[in-house]
Amino acid sequence: MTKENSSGDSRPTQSGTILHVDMDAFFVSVEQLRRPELRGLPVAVGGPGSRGVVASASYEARAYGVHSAMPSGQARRLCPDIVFLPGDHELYSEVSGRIMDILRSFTPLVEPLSVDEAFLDVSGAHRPPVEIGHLIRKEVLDEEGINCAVGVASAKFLAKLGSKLAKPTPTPAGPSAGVGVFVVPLGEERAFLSPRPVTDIWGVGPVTLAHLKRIGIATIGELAEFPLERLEEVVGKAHSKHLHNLANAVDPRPVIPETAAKSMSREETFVRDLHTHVELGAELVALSDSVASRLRAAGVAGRTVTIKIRFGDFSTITRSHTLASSVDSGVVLAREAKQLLKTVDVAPGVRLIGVGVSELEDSSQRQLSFDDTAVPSWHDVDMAIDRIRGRFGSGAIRPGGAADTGSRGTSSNRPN
DNA sequence: TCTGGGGTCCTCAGACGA
DNA sequence: TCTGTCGTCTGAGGACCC
Repeated sequence: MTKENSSGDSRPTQSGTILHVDMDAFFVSVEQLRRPELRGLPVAVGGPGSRGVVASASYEARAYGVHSAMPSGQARRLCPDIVFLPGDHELYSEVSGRIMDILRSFTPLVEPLSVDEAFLDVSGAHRPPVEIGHLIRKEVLDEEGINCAVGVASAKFLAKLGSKLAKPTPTPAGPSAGVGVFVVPLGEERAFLSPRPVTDIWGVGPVTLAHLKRIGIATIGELAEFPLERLEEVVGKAHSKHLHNLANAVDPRPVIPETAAKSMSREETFVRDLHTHVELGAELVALSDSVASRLRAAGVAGRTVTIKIRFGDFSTITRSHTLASSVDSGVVLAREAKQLLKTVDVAPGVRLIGVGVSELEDSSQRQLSFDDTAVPSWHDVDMAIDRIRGRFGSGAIRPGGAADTGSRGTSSNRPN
């Protein structure tokens, strides 16, 4: 097993050609760049309200046990001095876009996985993959002031694990520097994986972990040796095959640059539970308008409309309907969403509502529906709304009947 | 204490047509 | 004409990821 440190002084090793690049505490790092006085402090980006969670935590905060997805209240109890920031996702997207451009200067084969991480296939590059890893770290730091970790391996899953191992470790005295670039050498993949916990496998969450524990599997090595037929009985056919392959270091998935989105959605958690169709309908209008606006900006329209409802006891249901033709209009989307809402008893109290659209297609290919035949059509109206928002900002015009109940505002992803 | 938001993929059940 | 089977589509829900 070979680790490379950031000074690049390790012995040369034969490595794979997949790189996984992962930004360190990305949202917090971006915030610390524009507010340098926050450097070295326990900082979290997320919803500070009673129903908020942490989206990103600085290494100083992590030393107290704070981590992403943790309820904000719990984070405050663990670390009373923590500085909570609401988050500015427009800015994070901008920075992310520039970082992705840096990555594309090394290879066109860049597959963004989220705003703060990406896979690269550098099989066609002239430089060795490890050297590219170091150059990427230097360039992202020099150009954007953000630290990142790089994993180098023969497969995606291994490269991702590598970048995780290259990251800094939080300690009470501040983050202890990681190796920066971690290499899983060719031919040593199985030996590398074998002693590691099954939770290191992509796709093993709390439920699958409990299933595996029950049959006595704790390490990846034990999973790799376990008969596939028996594994199928425990976690299902497709999932077991996937896990078994990964445990045996079999991961032929290629790096695919820029895959098209398959669905788009928006959801909202309320400060207090809502109990009436009227209030929830108004929320659906606002969410539908937002989703439709994003659909049009992306030049797509979708056929299947889904609403998601989470009740006060956290139980969650979805209701969906597939239309004859695809939609990208906020008005039409809201109408369908409200129809679906009618089928649900909301009296017990709803803490979250969401609207999503799937079965997306290029909107230039979409068939005209009954709504398009009116003069002016909803499509004409939507295009006019987009033009007004483009000139005067997203708040310049809002759909009639949209919610302004003061019930919302816990979202950690909501830019302020 | 109490659990966000935006996604993807999989499974299962029921309906329906060949 | 009736029945059974198979494949496909749709809807609902679960698990997982960042």
